[in-house]
This record gives sequence, structure tokens and C-alpha cells, in this order.
Amino acid sequence: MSAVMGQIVRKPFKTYHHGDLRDALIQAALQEVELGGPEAISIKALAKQLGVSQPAPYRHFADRDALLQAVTAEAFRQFNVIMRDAIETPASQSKLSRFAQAALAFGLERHGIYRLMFASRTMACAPVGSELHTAAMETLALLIEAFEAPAVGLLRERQALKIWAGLHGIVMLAEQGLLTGEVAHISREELMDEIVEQTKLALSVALKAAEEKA
Amino acid sequence: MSAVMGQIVRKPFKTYHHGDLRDALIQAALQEVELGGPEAISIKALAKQLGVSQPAPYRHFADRDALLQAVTAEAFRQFNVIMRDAIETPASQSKLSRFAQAALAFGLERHGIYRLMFASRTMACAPVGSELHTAAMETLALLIEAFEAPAVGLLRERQALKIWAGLHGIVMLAEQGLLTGEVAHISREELMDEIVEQTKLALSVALKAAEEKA
DNA sequence: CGATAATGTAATATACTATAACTTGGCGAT
DNA sequence: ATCGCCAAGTTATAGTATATTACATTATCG
Repeated sequence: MSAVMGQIVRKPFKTYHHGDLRDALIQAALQEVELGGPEAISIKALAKQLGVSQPAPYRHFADRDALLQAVTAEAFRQFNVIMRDAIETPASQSKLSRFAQAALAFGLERHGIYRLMFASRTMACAPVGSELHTAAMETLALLIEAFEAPAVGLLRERQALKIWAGLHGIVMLAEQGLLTGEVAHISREELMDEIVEQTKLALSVALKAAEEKA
Repeated sequence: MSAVMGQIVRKPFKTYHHGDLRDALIQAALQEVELGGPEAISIKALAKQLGVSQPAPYRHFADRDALLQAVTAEAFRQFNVIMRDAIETPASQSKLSRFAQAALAFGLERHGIYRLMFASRTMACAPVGSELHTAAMETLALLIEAFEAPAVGLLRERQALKIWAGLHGIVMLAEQGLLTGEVAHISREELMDEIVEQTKLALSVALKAAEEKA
């Protein structure tokens, strides 16, 4: 395998074996998804792009869905690294706010990949315990961690889900062109921050209530 | 056209012209989407099901995307009727809560159609002003109406978007199997209600602040 | 160094989208 | 009435994608 101008391609002098077709497929597919979303992935096109025959990918993935699953898992790993970074890099905002803003930016900027992760059939089909499902649950764990609140029952978890839900909704509404008309000038980032703040408030209220009860 | 056991099919005695192929396609497609989501729609399969030749649908829709767009618009009309109903049917809960719960139920029960409406490329491609985009914006208008709050700046609109976003997120997270593990026992409906309540609170706080300013 | 598994290729079956050229039949104008 | 038009069908076909089967090549390891 050789790197030419940043692109991963197969050796210029033709060899029978690609060398690392599995990984090359995932990387190339990620690039495709980023541009055109999950439905843009074509086994045939990827094979051609990488200079192998059409059936070659089937040596590494049972079918198109299996490839998509692997790509999604890789996407989640990358996403989690970015979120971990956002949490751990000090800044004026709270960890939670940094997480939310970073995730929002990811969802808007790399929306093709975001859709693969959060709005495609692929995730819905991933069984509990699969590599993919596990990677996704780690995202939730990171979000809960970002809350920096004591574990009382499932209070933190409830609020984390509300934030995740709101985040996801903002991204999807924005990309679907539903933030137009009279609501066009509402900032996505501000909206996200409002959700974070009102949810923090809800948590503190709930924590205080739980404390008084005890 | 004849109705047999509730199903719309073409006349039993073969006629050259179907009679109402356009509408029949949309109805049949809706049924398919309900079961298998947007990607389950196949022009070929629909034509076969309705007893016409494969190219016949192309008399009514330029391509697969055009059919999907029409189906999505129809889905939005049905959805809006249900939401209008939820708002106007008196119950113990607030209009807003009724809207939210009805929408949540729709998203979970008829998830194939929900995905077509809110998580497919179809909506993302619908230009502002199209039949489809207009139908979707009407949903937002209904939601804002459900707020039963005075119009002060875009305060109502902001809160409506937060609720819509949260609603969408809950539906998608649930269907993607991400409400499992430690958060499995958190009720979607309760979560939705919490979002509604905390957002109502945020609105009242914002309204009070705006009032004092004036 | 030779057996064998891994990884590729060629050929092919199946399914779907879409277009082109032709056919049918309903319907309005004469 | 019927003639001609046109909307809405038809058959035939091209193009593209997934996926399988049988075969070829190379890497690896005893």
C-alpha cells in the first residue's frame, strides 16, 4: 500500500493482492458517506476506485450491510475520540456544553457520516452487544460523564438522554431544511445551549428534591 | 377501481387503463414504507403488486425520488391531521403535552413512515416552498399553536423547536436501540413529558424576563 | 519446498431503475 | 356517429447494482 498525495490507493505496479483491502474499503467508504450519505455507498464503485474486481470486497464483508456496519463502527470510534477531546480540553464553558457544541458541529459539518451513525437502518439493526452498539453506548457514557454530577438513581442518565435527544433533533431539523421561514434566524448553537442549560437546571432541581427526601 | 376487503386493487376484469394509478401507487408505497422504511420502496414491486407493467409508474412520477416525495407529502398530511386532532380533543393534559405524546406515539408505532418524514434524504432535498416543505412547516405551526402562549419575539418558536428536537431525538434513539442497558427502564413518554415541562418553564421564565424589561 | 488457506479474478444470475418506441381507449370537436 | 388526439398504458431494452460460483494466484508455515 502506498500513500500518494494523501490518498490511499493500491500499489501503482499491479499486484494480485491488494494488501489491506478491508481497511481501504472502510476508509474509502467513509469518504463516500461524508459526501453523499449512507446510500451513496456502492460496493462496485468502491472496488473500482481501489482497483480491484467487484467481488473482491465480498471476501471481507458478507454484504453491503456488513460493510456499512463496519464503517459505522469506525465512525463512532472517531466520533468518540472527538467528544473525549472536547470534554478534556479545558475551556471557559462547562464540559457538558463543550460536548454538546462539539457534537452539534460534527452533526452539521459531517452530516453524511452523522446520518449513517444516527439516522440509518444500520444502527437500528445492530444487535445489543455488537461492536457497533457498544461503540454507540460509549458515546452515551461520555455524555453522562460530561455532566459532572453525582449518580443518584438514574437522574443523570435521564438528563443526558434529553440532551442527546435535543442535539439529535436540532441536527436533523437543520439538515432537513426545517429551520427556515420565521425560525430561520434562530441559532442552532444557542438553541443547543438553551437545552443544555434548562436540562442542567432540571437536574439540580431533581437532585435537591431527592436530597430533601433523604 | 374496486375496494376488496379494504384493499385498493385494480379492477378484476383487466382493463388497459388502471384508473387511478397515481393514487394507488402512493397508498401502496405508504404501506410498504410503514413496514420496511423508505428503502423498502421499489417501483418494480409496486407495479407488480398493482398489476401494471414496470414502466407504468413513470407516467405519474419522473423517478423513484419523485414518488417518495409525493408519499412523504401525503404522510405529512396524515400526520398533521392526527396532530390537529390531538390538540383539539379535550383531555386532562395540556395541548402541548397532548401534541408531544401523540407525535411520540406516531414516531414509535409507525416508525417506517416517521423515518421517511424526518430522517430520509427525501425531506432534505425538498426545496423551500415545495408541497412537501410546506406540509412540514405546517407541523411546526401546529406545535407553536399548541403552546398557548403569547407571541413575544421568537420566544414561543424557540421553545417549540426545542420540543420538536427532543421529540425527534427520543424517537430515533429508541428505534436505534440506544435506550438499552442502564437506561432501558426510562420511559420514553415520561422523558418526553419532562422535556415538555422543562421547556414550558423556560418559556415562562423568558416571558417574565421580557416583561420586566418592558 | 510443497501443501494449504487467504485473497484475489472471471463469469454469471438476479433485481431494480429508467428510457424508447409502440398500443389502447376515452373524449371532445366536427 | 366517428375521427383524431392524447393521456395512460404496453413491450423491449439498456444500464447499474448486489451477490454467488468456480477458478487463479500468492503468502505462509510446517
